[in-house]
Amino acid sequence: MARARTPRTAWIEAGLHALAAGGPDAVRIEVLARSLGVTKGGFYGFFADRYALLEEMLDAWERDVTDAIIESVRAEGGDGRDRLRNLFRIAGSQAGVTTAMSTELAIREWSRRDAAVAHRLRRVDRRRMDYLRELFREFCPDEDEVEVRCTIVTSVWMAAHFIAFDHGGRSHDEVESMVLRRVLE
Amino acid sequence: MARARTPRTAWIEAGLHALAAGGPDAVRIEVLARSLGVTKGGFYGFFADRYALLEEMLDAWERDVTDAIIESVRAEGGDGRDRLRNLFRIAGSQAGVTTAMSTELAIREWSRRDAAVAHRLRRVDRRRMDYLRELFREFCPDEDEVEVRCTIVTSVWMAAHFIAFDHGGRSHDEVESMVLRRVLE
DNA sequence: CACCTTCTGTACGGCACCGTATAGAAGTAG
DNA sequence: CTACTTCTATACGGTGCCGTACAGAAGGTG
Repeated sequence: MARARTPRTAWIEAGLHALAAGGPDAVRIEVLARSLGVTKGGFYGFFADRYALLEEMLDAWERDVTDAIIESVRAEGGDGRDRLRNLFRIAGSQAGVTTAMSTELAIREWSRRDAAVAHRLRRVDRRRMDYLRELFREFCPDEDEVEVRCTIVTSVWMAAHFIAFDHGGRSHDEVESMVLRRVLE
Repeated sequence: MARARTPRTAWIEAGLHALAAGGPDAVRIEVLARSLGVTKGGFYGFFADRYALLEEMLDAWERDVTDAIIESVRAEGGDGRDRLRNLFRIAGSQAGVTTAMSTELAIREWSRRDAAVAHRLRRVDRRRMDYLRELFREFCPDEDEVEVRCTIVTSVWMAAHFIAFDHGGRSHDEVESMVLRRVLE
């Protein structure tokens, strides 16, 4: 039984990479093959067609982003405020030039044009907001206040990747931590 | 002198429409031609190639979004808080299913992959933030506070179009107005 | 009306990618 | 080593779009 030289997962990984770099339209099988140093020969042994690959890419991504972060925050322990700080730190570190973030932004944009993708994304967002609410509730008794704070931190975090903020003298990190300080009061 | 049956502006408009619906990769000349009920015959009389069209689409968009809103807010008058409220109302009304918003989101995503587009967008963002700061300063003396509020409202407004917020019992509009009420204090 | 300009339809060659078919390389098991 | 499975390279026909070329329709102008 000859092991796959270019296994299923390699195609998915390459696909997510291409997605992050150029959106769903950039996920071309012959291009992925070239980037993997092979031809598309083996591809159709794993996947029925291009759409099957896209589907599995999304499966893989969804698994990764819903469980990974929440688990690693849970692992570090601490009370609500501590875990929120850890969450922002972890989410913030991803925020750099990471492929993870690029992938997510590409998927968000994609979801505006594809109902199935939108559906997955809604699931991911709900999962994250639920977790965030759980943490804010630990020290914030008013439900409206919890909702406002969840919305603010989620929005500011997200928007940082879509808006080229120019805060004059300040860095965006500075402004962001002023915002966070306020919602952790 | 026969007037253009499908003038320059029609191609640009169709292009922006396609961009909003499917991203820059969806701006295909033959497809635009079909949607305009003509063939691409006339296109190359106006534009050197596909990239020339993309460039002019961005020119048109940039002019529209930087001046239009600011001008219409200025026209309604009022003090800082009034004009902010008007601004949010106008920006909010665009936020529906309008093509304007879709176009903007598509351009934002595009800018992540194209330096020239990113440059334009930075200009637009700076322009908007500057105007926002100007309004907040009218009733908010602390510069840090101005910056935090600008960042929050810009982020919450932007993020609403990328995140499928599910606030449990509340609508997103409700939560958004709670946020706004807070920053207008 | 005839003229001239401006735009449009059509046809062409070229390119990139899709999905299929198939023969053969490469690894594994006996 | 042989047989077997699994993957890969190659070749093919098909599709959609690009940009060019050119003849001719459409509509003002004199």
